[in-house]
Amino acid sequence: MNIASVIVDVPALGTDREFDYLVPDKWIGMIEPGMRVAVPFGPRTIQGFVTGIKDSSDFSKLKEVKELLDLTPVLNKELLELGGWLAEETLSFKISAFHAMLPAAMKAKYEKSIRRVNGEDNPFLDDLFNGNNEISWKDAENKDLLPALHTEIKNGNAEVIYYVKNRARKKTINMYQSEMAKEELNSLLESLRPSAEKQKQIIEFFILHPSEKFSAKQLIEKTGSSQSTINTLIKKGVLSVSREEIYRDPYEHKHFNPTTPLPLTVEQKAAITPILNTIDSGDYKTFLLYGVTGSGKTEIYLQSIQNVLDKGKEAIVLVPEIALTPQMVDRFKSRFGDDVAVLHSALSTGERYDEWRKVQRKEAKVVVGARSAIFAPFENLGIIIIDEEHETSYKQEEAPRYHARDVAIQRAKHYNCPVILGSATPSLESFARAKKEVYHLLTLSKRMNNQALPAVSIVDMREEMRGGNRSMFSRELFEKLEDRLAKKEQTILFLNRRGHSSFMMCRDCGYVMQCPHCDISLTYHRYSNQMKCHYCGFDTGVPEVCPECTSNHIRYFGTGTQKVEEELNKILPEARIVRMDVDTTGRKGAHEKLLDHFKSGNADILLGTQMIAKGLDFPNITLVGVLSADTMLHLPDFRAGEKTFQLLTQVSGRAGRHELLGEVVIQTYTPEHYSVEYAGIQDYDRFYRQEMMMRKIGSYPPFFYLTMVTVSHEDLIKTISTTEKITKYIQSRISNEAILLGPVASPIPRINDRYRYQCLIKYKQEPELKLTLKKVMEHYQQQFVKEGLAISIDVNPYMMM
DNA sequence: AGCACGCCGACT
DNA sequence: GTCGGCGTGCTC
Repeated sequence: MNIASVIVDVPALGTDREFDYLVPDKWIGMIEPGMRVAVPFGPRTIQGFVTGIKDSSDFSKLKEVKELLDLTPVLNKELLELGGWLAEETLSFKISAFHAMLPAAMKAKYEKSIRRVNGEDNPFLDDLFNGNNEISWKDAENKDLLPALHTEIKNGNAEVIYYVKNRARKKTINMYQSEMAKEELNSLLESLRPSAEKQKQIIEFFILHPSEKFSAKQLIEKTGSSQSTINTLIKKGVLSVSREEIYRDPYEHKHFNPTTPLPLTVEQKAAITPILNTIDSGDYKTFLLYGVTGSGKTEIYLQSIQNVLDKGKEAIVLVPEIALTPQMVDRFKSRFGDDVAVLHSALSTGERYDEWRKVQRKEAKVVVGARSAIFAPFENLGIIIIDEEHETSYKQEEAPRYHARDVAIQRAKHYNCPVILGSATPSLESFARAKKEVYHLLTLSKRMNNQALPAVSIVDMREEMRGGNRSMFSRELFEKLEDRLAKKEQTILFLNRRGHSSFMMCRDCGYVMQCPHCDISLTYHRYSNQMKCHYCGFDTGVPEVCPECTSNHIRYFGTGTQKVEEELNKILPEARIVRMDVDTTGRKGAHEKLLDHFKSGNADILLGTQMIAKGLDFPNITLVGVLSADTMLHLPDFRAGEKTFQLLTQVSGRAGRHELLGEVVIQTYTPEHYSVEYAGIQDYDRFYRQEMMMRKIGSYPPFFYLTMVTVSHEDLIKTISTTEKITKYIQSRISNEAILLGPVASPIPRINDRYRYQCLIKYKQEPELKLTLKKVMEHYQQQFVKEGLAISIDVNPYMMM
């Protein structure tokens, strides 16, 4: 057993397979599948994942494993298999799948340097290396020494060394202890000058705590001394220093009040019983927990997890990134304390790595996190919970393009444990599966405090226009805003950012400023006073006159949050407004601060985008206004109606969650659209039936599966012709049941100077499709690298752009 | 993805 | 005659 199969860190078609390496004697028995290694690959050294250990190979000229990068596997057997499955399902490379499963800190960092090998009496080399033995590639490049060094490499006087470095840094701190005996310390005390008060205190402290280790912080706290006193005692040889690894704890300064399980309502009991039974019997089962906002889904999660923990098993809770607010984390930390690890994108690389390691070392039993937390390295999973199941952020939009829900089910099947999908507005796919009894449906139809759902009124903004109101606030919304201000109650104003970003338009000739690299209009950013492209990052100044007709009637259109704020200030000058958008929440912790500010009653109106739609639960909110409900209804996306319904329902649920009754005002230009209408009367079932009909007519999920192939290239003709060829090839290899659309230009036909064409495959059962798509990839492989063609395949896409 | 090997043009 | 352009093919 001295040969290791390795998946190397090269995401390419030709290298997407195992390479075999000899294991040096010193590591035989130590090296295990799931460990990272550094291996020679061609002329360089790169990272790889060991996937297997065997005692023979078909390849005769094996090289040796160069370095062992882990002492314990970072991927257990289950996760290794899951990685293979993931690559297969999403048509991506195994190495990409492995990386997606681990914190970014595990990704290798490569460094090159040039080392001198001989020629001791060579002054030229001395000069070149500046008297050292080695020079980093970067330095050599900066100092323009590469050509000279290249010659020396050829001459055999120097060689290139490849380093594989770990990005992961374990944080360490200094720990102090005294190795002196009690008597020694005592006599030292006597000998000190009386004024050396601080030193004496530390020495006395160590007499009381012999051979114990303390951090500087602890010592300063307990003895009232300072770092300089500690340093003095080190100099004197009284104290010694050692490094000790610590975890970066993002919640270090937070106190969590412990909570105990709450009594459940009749409905909750009925819902949790089948879950607990499944946990007890040790079966796989997926539940769809369909519960209106405020019906107590979280308490069901918490008590199910408690049950799992009591059995010595572990739990994963997924929450959409945007909803991973301190409020949500609090609930889990308060119930399960240090058993909880939190994984989300706001953590630094180091913090994420530490939280991940807590799981790996079995120091945490519950993981609460965003999408990628589905890969938490547990080995005895007892339950997986996906809250807000319908959220599109569970789909990863880069390779591997996986959906966390699919991964959850795959893992749950392996561990024979339940999956709970929770939502007040389930995705059509999930609800359809529940109806077909693929998932087990659990319903919570009542709010916990039996509070009535808020009264919703839908305002037709076209009527307002006809009535002469050209402001962005309808009369009804304005009156209600005034009323809340008078009553000192709070309001949330919700603006859908998509399709609402402000763009520049000339009022005379209708010119709209476009990105020169993408077919999309530029967005006006008031903060930096610039026009920016949201796709490629291009930015430019704001024009004073129209570039087309030189008219100076050029101004920005659309209603950004800033503009709404300005108008609010005009019409309700006394209102205190908190605005939440990318501009005001950019800095770390800003999000939380703004919310606290609002919560504590220091503001009357919370104005914001998507991010305020989720999870907020403040007692004093009695009015929710949606400024325009239909902005995303017109996006080229078959889920537009579903997303609109979900969002409107979601925001409405923010009002009147406690004693005070809530009201919701939805402003729209299309009140007749069923998504708006049914969100208004909060009727999911009718929405579901209507939307299912639309999906059936359009042959969309859940009736059909989708796979999208997108081709991009700098040259339009090349893009079209390649997409055409690919489409024809696919057409020839699918059944008559399948529908093939395309080639057509993508909804955004050009990004970053690359044209984009796509074809969409709709199918019910096409077992050969994966193979066909693989063949497409292989066939165009050479062309891709050679001509800069790019192809992306998205199985079950969520972004149709 | 890198990197080396290899075969054709413009320079000392 | 060489330096160097990037096409081609491989990496255990």
